Amino acid sequence: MAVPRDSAPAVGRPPTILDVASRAGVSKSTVSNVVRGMPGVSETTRHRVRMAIDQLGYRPNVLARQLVQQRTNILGVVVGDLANPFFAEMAKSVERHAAARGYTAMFCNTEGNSQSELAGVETLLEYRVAGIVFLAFSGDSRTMKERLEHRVPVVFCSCTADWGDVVSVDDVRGGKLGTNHLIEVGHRRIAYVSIPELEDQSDLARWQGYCEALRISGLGPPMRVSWSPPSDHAVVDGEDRTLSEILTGQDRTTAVFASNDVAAISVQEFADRVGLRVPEDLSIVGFDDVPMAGLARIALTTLAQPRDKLAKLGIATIADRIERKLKGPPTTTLVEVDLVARKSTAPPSNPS
Amino acid sequence: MAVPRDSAPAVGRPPTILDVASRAGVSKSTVSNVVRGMPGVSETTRHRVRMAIDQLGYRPNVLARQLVQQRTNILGVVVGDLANPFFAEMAKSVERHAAARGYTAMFCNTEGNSQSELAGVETLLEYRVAGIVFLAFSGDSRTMKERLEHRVPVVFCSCTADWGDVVSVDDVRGGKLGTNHLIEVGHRRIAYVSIPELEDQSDLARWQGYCEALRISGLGPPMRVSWSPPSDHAVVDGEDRTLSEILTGQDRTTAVFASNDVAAISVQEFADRVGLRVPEDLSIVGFDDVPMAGLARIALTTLAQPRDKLAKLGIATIADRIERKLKGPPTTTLVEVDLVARKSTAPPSNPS
DNA sequence: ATGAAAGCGCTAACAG
DNA sequence: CTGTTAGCGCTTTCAT
Repeated sequence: MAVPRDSAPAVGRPPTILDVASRAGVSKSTVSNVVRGMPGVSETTRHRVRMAIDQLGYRPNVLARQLVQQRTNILGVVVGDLANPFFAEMAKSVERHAAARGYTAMFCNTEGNSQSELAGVETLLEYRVAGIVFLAFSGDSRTMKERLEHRVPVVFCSCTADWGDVVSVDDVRGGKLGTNHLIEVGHRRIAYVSIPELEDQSDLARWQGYCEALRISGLGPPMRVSWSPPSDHAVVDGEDRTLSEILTGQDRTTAVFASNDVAAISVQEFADRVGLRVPEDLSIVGFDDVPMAGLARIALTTLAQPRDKLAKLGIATIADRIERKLKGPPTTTLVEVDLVARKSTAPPSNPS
Repeated sequence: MAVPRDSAPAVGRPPTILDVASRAGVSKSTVSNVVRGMPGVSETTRHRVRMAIDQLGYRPNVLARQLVQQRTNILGVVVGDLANPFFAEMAKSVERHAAARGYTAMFCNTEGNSQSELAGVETLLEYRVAGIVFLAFSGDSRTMKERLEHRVPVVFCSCTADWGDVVSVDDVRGGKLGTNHLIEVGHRRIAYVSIPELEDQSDLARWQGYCEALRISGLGPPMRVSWSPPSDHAVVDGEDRTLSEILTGQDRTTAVFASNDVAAISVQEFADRVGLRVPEDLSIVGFDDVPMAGLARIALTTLAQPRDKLAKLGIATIADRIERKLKGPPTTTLVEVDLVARKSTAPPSNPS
């Protein structure tokens, strides 16, 4: 038995296809054929190769494979903020569905910052990812579009843009549903509050839905407050205000529609700290229905997004696009968004 | 009729170094030198190459680069469960610190299942990752060790094993601290509860600390309950029991040390649903100090792990190992773990 | 049924 | 200073 030179894998470079070939006494093409399960290899040879493979602990070098194939199985995933449970769940689902379709996910957390969003995408591009999944898209749409359009398939999943496939809920509708719920239980002064981390297209669409619902019900001017938790500081229509004053002052708003659950829970926390009772003194509705929202102690009324469905459809869409099963102009797939009424909303105690 | 836009993949392949070279009228080595910022390229040439690069939108193909360099800048990150806020935060920190040291993170979520843990690691190996960061290690230590030891640098970050560098808190100490806190406020019957998702080495170490604290204080036999939320079902010492009975029956336990915050919050939720008051009827301490634990409505007493510090040291360790700045046998770096007393713990209402 | 050979896009000597 | 050359590990015709 000729012992190959590199038979001790204890240390050093991983075995290559050549190591396997020489150990099995065949050519590397044959090894390649076995590895890829191609037909036309005799049973005996196939077996010998298999032996060599696991004696050496050989694994094909994906980089080399993908270099020659001129395409990778890597899917870039742009996540807004992993610390936001909604994104964390989405990331998890996306990874699972990607794996199920043979893709490896490469995440890139953007800290909600369009600077690092761009940088992250550049990195993904350098890895020649087969496609990019945006789970949040806050950045400069122009630059990003220029950089990506017609270069690599892109899907916006639970976010949106007009230059790629999108799979998301109807945020405008969600905004209306939430606002209407508040109106129906009796609120007249309802504020829309967003926090710095999320002021993207989805946020805008939700805000639109909110405005429309207000208008249809003939309710006063919409009010958009950009709040920076945990401080008291907020800005309304470019004007500095404090959240406390908004929630307790003259003509106080009795209800808040937050742009997402994290914001909603922050508002709730704020209320708890300043002694405002929820829902007696303040009703809150969020967006996303993160797991936490369902806890008895939080009991947040919110708009549920079907996370797993979004992820599944998102991956299906981009995979089809990559594999050319889907051609033509960008598609839009909307999935349902449902109001989940819990305990953070109730009629106002002293209706205006 | 609008002209249909085509979002299909790039019309042409991405430009290669050769495209740049010919456009700039130089050789590809020169382009390479410019791209890598090597000295010894005249200002004029450098400029011409730069022009060509951004006219073409050229980005080096990392796969090709890493293939020839025989090493990647990819760091594999094995995450237990991204839906657990502790891991989500860690993942985020790890990614940031990795990027700061020039590495790209490739995550792999294991669903707490050692089957997919192994599969995930195989994938990472196929990508020839420069190193692997375990944020959780629940799998079959034997197989994993055999597969990885001496093949690729490994760091266990906020988890542990004896065959790689580890950066973590002293879980045994944490277990003691938490248990002692409970004992000090007056509890005598304290249970340790873990949920299926986390029964790894860290869990074991925390359990040990718990046992030791109990022993030192001369308190009754330790009690390990494996609970499957949200059901009532639990198993104690291989015996089927119900959580309600454990918390309300004869000789009920008045306090619970949960293996982590997610478990602790689940216990709290369970208590809320069955009408047990926390902390009056039941004290709870968790482990990790996830952001949620600090909410006024949760107010969980817990053991804080310095997440960012763990991530930073973890990355520093593996990067040093990869770059051969660190040699020799595996190192262990322990960082502080602190008790954060909040409102989920108090003296028992009717001491036994 | 198997092997030989030509690259994939890039880096890294080594020449000129 | 710039170009030439030889691969990295693999897939993929095309011969044998």
